[in-house]
Amino acid sequence: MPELPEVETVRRGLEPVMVGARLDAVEQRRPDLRFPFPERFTERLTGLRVEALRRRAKYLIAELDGADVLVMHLGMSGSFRIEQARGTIPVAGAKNSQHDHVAFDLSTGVRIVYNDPRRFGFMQLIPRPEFSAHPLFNNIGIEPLGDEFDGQALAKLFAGKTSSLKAALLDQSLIAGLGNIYVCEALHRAGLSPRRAAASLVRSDGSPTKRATLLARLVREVLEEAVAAGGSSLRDHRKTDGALGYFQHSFRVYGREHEPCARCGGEVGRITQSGRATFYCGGCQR
DNA sequence: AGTTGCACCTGGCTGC
DNA sequence: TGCAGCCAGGTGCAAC
Repeated sequence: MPELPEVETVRRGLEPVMVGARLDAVEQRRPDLRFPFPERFTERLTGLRVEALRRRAKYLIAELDGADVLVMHLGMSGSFRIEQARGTIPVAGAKNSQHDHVAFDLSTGVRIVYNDPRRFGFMQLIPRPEFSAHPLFNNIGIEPLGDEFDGQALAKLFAGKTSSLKAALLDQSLIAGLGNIYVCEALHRAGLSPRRAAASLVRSDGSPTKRATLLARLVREVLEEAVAAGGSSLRDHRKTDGALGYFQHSFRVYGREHEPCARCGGEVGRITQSGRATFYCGGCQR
């Protein structure tokens, strides 16, 4: 599921429910997801109040009034659902509940359930002082929706890079939060081939080419549109309230192999780059 | 050092 | 209808 827009959508769904509430009980139904849960996970959380829910890259970060910060990653198939009091399970339903791995019972009577069939997600507790030095966060790139992200920033990141544009945009240590879908979409909007070398957007004096500036603008644009649409969702992804997102209907190349390109009428193709599918139009992406 | 490939796990879809 | 094979939004780490 979840690239930056989906994680942001989840954050916005959970924030009004969780912030200000206390974690009256935490249920952990298995010892691990992608990684083992932290030692004494439930005990360390129980009784704490959620002070803020932030996002960095594809991580959700719950600030608590205790020693630790709760970091959550949705992996490929993680989702949250919000249940009202009295244990009703309205939307996502029983079919999938074998993959409910964590539940937070809030002081407001609301229950937040984390479901993750593939278990590529994880939860970590990081002592507050160690947070920014933690391996999860000490090598993470620039936020593509932040003020500093522009052609100049892109040029600085891509200078000297021999890897492809596709690989460079996916590299979380350069830009944080882009995934396979939005990289394909942004490159199509910018008319840039995913195979082009990342450094080809940098002039010899280190300044950005026009294409670098354009790409930065269009990365931001596609992410903003997706966030505004409530994130996209494919297959098993559901928003926190269980409703499906709509941006998936707006994909211009992703998942559209053999379909005509909306811009030039050429055929959308599919190649494999570093083991992942890349969708692009050879007609107008150069 | 930088870059690439694979493993992790389950479910859904396709094609026989 | 059944089932084998393939594919999936992410990331860490091993191997070039």
